[in-house]
Amino acid sequence: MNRAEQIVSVAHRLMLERGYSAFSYADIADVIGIQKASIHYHFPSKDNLVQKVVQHYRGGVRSNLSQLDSLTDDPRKKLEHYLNYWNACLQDKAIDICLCAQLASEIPILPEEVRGEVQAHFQELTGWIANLLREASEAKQYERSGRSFEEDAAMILAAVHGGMLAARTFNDGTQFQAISSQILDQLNAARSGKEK
Amino acid sequence: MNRAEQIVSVAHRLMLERGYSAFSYADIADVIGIQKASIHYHFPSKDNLVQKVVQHYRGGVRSNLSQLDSLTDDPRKKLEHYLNYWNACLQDKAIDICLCAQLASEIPILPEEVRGEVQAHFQELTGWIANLLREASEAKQYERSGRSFEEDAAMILAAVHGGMLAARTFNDGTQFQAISSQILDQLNAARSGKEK
DNA sequence: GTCTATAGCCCGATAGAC
DNA sequence: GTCTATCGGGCTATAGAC
Repeated sequence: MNRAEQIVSVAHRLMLERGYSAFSYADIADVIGIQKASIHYHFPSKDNLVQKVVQHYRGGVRSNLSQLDSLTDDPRKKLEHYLNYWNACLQDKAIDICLCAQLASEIPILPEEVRGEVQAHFQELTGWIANLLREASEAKQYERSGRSFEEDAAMILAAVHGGMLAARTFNDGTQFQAISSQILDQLNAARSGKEK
Repeated sequence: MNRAEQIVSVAHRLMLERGYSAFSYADIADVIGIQKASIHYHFPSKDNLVQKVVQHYRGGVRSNLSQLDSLTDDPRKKLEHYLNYWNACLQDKAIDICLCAQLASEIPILPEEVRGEVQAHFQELTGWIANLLREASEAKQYERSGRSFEEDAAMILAAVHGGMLAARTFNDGTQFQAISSQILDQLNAARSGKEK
């Protein structure tokens, strides 16, 4: 991992803990053991750094989701893996939530490029879940509500984000676990065992 | 409204917009048209001020909820009123969310007294919703899941908080509306029209 | 109660040596 | 690439006049 990647990684962690406005170049420098000015060499401005951090995060999520799509055809299993990923993150110290959920609470003061990334992430994730619900509906694993798949997906994503906040508020990952199991229960198990 | 109340009110608004760490005494002073030092006379420290703001907010919520409890016996109507309150807040500029939901994202850096207030608020609200579900269950307006009322209530609260975040992220109150109507649909209408 | 003035600290960012 | 040094500014908070 080169210096730039290291900075992005530390910045990500600090942003989760303190938010966009309350983490500083000095914080990063202290963790890595370099000077503030060295960070400016790699990332000229804070806005620039934060944008890169979010883009890096989104890239990771995207690759995880597509890996997950290729892992199984069972929509319920996909959702389960997705939720279990966050369950694992929130297990120990319940601080490792979705970076975009974290940044969303600072939306009004985010630099515009970052705001756009957060919005795009939410839309992308909602789309992935909506697609999953569509598959589940076709496989008779999910009974359609009177609403669009997108609206049902938005509800699930809201519960996930609210659950993350709750888990972190009480520093207790089981709060997210309770919510994720309720979400999962909305999908029935597949009838045949033909998933990989 | 005296000066102290005015300061609390402005601080509340600024905290919703910028969060705990990114709003300042100078911001408040500019809005009201006084000097920073004058605020320190009323609230010696920022921690003190923020605590008072959250306590004032919680008092308002508590009185609203008890007023709501006395308004009707229909649990579904209670939930509807609660959700409509926030729908109205998020209608225009979708910035006016729950203060504690906002502060929750900064939990790790909040002064300890404030963190306690946020936690207590979540518990109080979960309890109110759980009680509402219990009433609905007794009135056959709500089919019990395999879980406790508290767990179901936590799920609802998570969806509410996540919905607020989503609405603010896209500056679009209808995102919250879609979620609140899904929440409300979990309760059936009362059979007789005996609510006040 | 509100003011001016200021202490002491942290911030993002830049210049220039090495 | 990383350093030292520094600029200009914002922050919380306090002292003391009015």
